[in-house]
Amino acid sequence: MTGLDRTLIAGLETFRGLSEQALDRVLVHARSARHPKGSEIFSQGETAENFYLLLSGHIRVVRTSPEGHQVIARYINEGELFGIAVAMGRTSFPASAVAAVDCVALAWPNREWAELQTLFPAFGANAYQTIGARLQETQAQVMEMSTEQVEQRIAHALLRLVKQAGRKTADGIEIDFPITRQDIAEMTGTTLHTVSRLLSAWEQRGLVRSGRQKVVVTDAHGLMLVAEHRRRD
Amino acid sequence: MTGLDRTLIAGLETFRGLSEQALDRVLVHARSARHPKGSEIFSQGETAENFYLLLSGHIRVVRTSPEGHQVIARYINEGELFGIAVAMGRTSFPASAVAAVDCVALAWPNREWAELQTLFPAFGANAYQTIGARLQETQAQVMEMSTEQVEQRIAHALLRLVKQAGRKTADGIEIDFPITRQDIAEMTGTTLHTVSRLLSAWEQRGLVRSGRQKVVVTDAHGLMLVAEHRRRD
DNA sequence: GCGCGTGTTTGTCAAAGCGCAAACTCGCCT
DNA sequence: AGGCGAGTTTGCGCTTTGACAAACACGCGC
Repeated sequence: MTGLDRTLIAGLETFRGLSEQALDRVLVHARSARHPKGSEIFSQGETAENFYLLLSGHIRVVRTSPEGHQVIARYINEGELFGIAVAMGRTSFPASAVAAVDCVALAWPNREWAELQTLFPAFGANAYQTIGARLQETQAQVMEMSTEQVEQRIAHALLRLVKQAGRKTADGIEIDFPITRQDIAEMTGTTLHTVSRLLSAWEQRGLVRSGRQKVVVTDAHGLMLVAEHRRRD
Repeated sequence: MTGLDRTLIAGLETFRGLSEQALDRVLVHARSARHPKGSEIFSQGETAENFYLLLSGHIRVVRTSPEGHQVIARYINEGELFGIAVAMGRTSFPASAVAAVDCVALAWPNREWAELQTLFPAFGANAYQTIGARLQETQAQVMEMSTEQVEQRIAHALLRLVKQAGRKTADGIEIDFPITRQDIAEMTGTTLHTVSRLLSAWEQRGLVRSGRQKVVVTDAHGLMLVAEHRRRD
């Protein structure tokens, strides 16, 4: 017995509609592990043996091009599945997963995927919904990169981060994990220099406050106007 | 009886592993329709009532931004599923589908999705594999847009088109449907002007021959070098 | 408390590629 | 046959943003 308790995963979107017994069954082959900040949970190109669920923390999913350019494909939040190469019929991971902060994640051997899907159709449906949603998001990102200027893209990226991982503070909403200018650049397809310049400009205008690995959005509405490329009404 | 014959779909990747009886069952609720060149099979934002399979022709999947910018998300080839909003748990189409040439497509009512998936697990698996593959492609596109220059992006796009829909001709490989500079621009996030200039330059260098709504790649290897941003060895 | 490294700011410069504009050229329709 | 319109080519100026460089600052670890 691993000691994993069903309350770990009860209430998660992914397992919605599953009975207590079902949750127990789900956990039978799950293994929990701690991943210190900065460590790789899995690595691009590596053979996929497991799929994962993030219990706590934040994870960066990073793709590296043959020439060494890095792109941050997404951030994984608590409660989300990740590394589900198996669901896409892949045998290797198309990206790496790096812990943005200390994380705890569950891992299941890939063979459990088919198993759980058969036993609990609701689980399969939820999981594929997740993939569908990610396809949508990614296509939206392509759209954004095609049609928007760097300033709008960065504004949109910040707003998305704030929505996904925002934490209210005294003077605004702070992104809940350490994030560098370089990270933001890799999310938006630009350079850390440009990000730095824009954040500085926004700080002047009172839209954000930012520091070392930290961004606080102080005027979300104002930033929204920037994202839509309009001046404040 | 609709007269749809199982040979229409036998041999397609999507239905691999299905028996003849299964194929017959699949077709029971399918309706075949012809879509003249330029017509919309479905429209962005519209409630999704059906999902589709392209029997013949080529389809452009187009997303339009609120500001009216268009982006071509992908081209659908013969034998591929499209408009599978239902598989992603969506109730409306996130993009429009336009016939690039005269097309014939099968349509199933959405309720058949769950049905077929239950009856024929192999069908479900193939379908979700398709979505997974598209997510991969789309993420690769984001990567490309983040790290490559316009010239490389266009070269890559052409090579992809040639691979998906190339037809050998006397002097090279021709893209098998009418495609404008504007279309290529909308695939790569640039302008028709830039595309035109580059195609002209490439024509000088003997890499392509192009004309009105037509592109022939005459030196795929040379174009590959352009795509990788290297001069010919 | 100090030093060092990582992350950030800021400046200058260059150029990719976009916007605008105008001319041109096929094909097709009448 | 001729005209029309969609699609294409090309020129030019200019903005955005990347590249390079250098200085700076914060915070951690010793």
